[in-house]
Amino acid sequence: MLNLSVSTVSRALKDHPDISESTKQKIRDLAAVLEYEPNTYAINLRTNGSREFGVIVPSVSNYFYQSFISSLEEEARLYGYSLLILQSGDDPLIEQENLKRCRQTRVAGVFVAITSSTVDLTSFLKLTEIDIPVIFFDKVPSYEACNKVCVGDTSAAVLGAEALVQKGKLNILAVFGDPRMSITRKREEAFTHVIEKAELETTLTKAYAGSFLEALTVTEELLTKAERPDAIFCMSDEILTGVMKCLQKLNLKTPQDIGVIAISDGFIPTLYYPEITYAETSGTKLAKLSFTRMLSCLSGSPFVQELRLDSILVEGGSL
Amino acid sequence: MLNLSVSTVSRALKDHPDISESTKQKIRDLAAVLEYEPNTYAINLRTNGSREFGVIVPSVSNYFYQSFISSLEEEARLYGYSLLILQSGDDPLIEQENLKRCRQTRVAGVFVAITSSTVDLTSFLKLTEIDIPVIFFDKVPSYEACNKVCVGDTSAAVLGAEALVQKGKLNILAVFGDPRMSITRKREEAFTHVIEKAELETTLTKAYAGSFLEALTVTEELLTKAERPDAIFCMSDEILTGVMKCLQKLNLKTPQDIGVIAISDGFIPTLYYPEITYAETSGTKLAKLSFTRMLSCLSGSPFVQELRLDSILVEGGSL
DNA sequence: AACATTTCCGCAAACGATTGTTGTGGAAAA
DNA sequence: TTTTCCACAACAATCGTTTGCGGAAATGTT
Repeated sequence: MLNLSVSTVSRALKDHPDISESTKQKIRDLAAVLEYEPNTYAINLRTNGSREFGVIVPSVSNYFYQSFISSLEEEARLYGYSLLILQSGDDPLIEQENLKRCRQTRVAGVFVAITSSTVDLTSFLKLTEIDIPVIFFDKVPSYEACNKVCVGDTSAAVLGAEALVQKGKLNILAVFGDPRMSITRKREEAFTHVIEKAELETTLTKAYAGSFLEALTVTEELLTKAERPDAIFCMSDEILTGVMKCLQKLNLKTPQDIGVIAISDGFIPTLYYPEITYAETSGTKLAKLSFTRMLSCLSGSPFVQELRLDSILVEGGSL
Repeated sequence: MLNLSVSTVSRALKDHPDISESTKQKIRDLAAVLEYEPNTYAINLRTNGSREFGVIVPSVSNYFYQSFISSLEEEARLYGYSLLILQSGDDPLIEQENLKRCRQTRVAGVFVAITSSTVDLTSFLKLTEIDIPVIFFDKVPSYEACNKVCVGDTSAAVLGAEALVQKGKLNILAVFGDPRMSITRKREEAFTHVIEKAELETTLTKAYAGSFLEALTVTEELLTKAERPDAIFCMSDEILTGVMKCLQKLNLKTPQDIGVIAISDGFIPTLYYPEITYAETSGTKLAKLSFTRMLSCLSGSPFVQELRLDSILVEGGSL
């Protein structure tokens, strides 16, 4: 319409010095009128990159990933990125498919919380090789040479244990998650260590629950026995909800009848009265940290590192 | 490497009859060895379309959208689509930005739950014009000519009210959400209508709460007065959590001291003992319905329609 | 007036995949 | 021997944008 070549238009729209101001203005005006919008497909093809990140989680309807994704999206938006959400359903096969999808889609980078049974990391590493940074978060593999960002499992468990010791709780029930997960082992180890180091006459009962329901039943079983514990430690939000339902069922009040402390993102604890005391593992903070790490990977930082987020104790009234 | 042209390779990989079987096999083999993967950017450019849907919600960390997104992702995956998640933060300006992003990214379609203050629909309609279907879900505009999929607000509220009437509750406290939202008005209207139509000597107290916290305080205020209600109706999960926390605080038991019924997606009610009776508004079902609608839009169905999901009553033990 | 230097813009070649058209052998039919 | 036909594969254009290079006109310099 202006009798100008495509290249001139392209340059004008990018404010290239080669184009005269008058031409630029004409082009800009017409572009506005025509509501011109550059074709992202073509740009992607030419630049061989997109403004999208892949996010692979076991499930988005999870206490923790929800807040992680929410924060990550906000952060990404500020930098002009979007999030491609993929769920693995905690199935390594689907996880592989999703990873493939990320490769095909050629996302700018991938954030992933692996499934509890992921063992083969080769396809993750393959992504890194073709310059797609992979940031593992929360559920991270034990393999060394990869970027990991996770909450301080040790730190949180230690905080929880110390709070219990300090309150003088001597008969403690600790409910952990699936014992096959490394996160469970780490938290259990740290927790146990602190309790033992205190050198008190503490009775520590450990239980494991793979689900909300299991947490409920296993807790009920242990609480109806003689010698009721005077405090319960819950490794996660999922466990906490199970335990709390059990307490309601048995009509036990916190903190009078029994103390409760958890490791949590912070939402679930506020649902109860009094609010549950918890060691915070913030999805929000983790998201910000992960994003920062991703940006530095994209800008070429070759350093592979493991970042840990220290947790803090948030006092409710349940202990 | 095989001394073959690009076009031959392309055809071979698509099993085109023009290519001899021997050549095809050689190409397939080499492709496998080289781990060839077609460039999605180029395909998108050529076909002028992508296998991604945009999803715009006020926030992913919401009781309802969480399960919606989770189901939608599963459904999308089966059809080879992915989800681009965008949050509006309940801000119409950011919603516009996100919409623009969808246009630029040229997604195959958009699912959107509008903010409570969205009034201008022109940019949504503009998407439809350029053949990007827009499916409004849950929070839908009142404008007629668009595709809407939502839970039956009326249906759910009616179910709740009927259950209360049937249980012989005569002093009812109904807690609703922000009165400015159309969803609140619809539910309130339907609920009130059923109660009044029953022609009993029912005392109906209505309260409004814009947040979890407000629900807690307003309920507490009303419950500590003389003539305590014998049942509480909660319009949403958010209200329910506030009300339940209040009941814990006042040490009131359900159903002995007071009955509780809610409209909910179904997750929150299971956290309590006994589980809360609720009229279901399933995010999962809504997602499946929305996706089906999207598919038919993509296959060219020009029909614009409003779909409503009837809800069912799920009996807990709280009434 | 002759030459040097800007200024401004177009040409063409990428990016990778697809597809209508064309070309080239060889075998079968005339 | 010549013609016809088929099987197979290459050519070239296309999607929309970017960018190195070159060229023409305008301006500046002796």
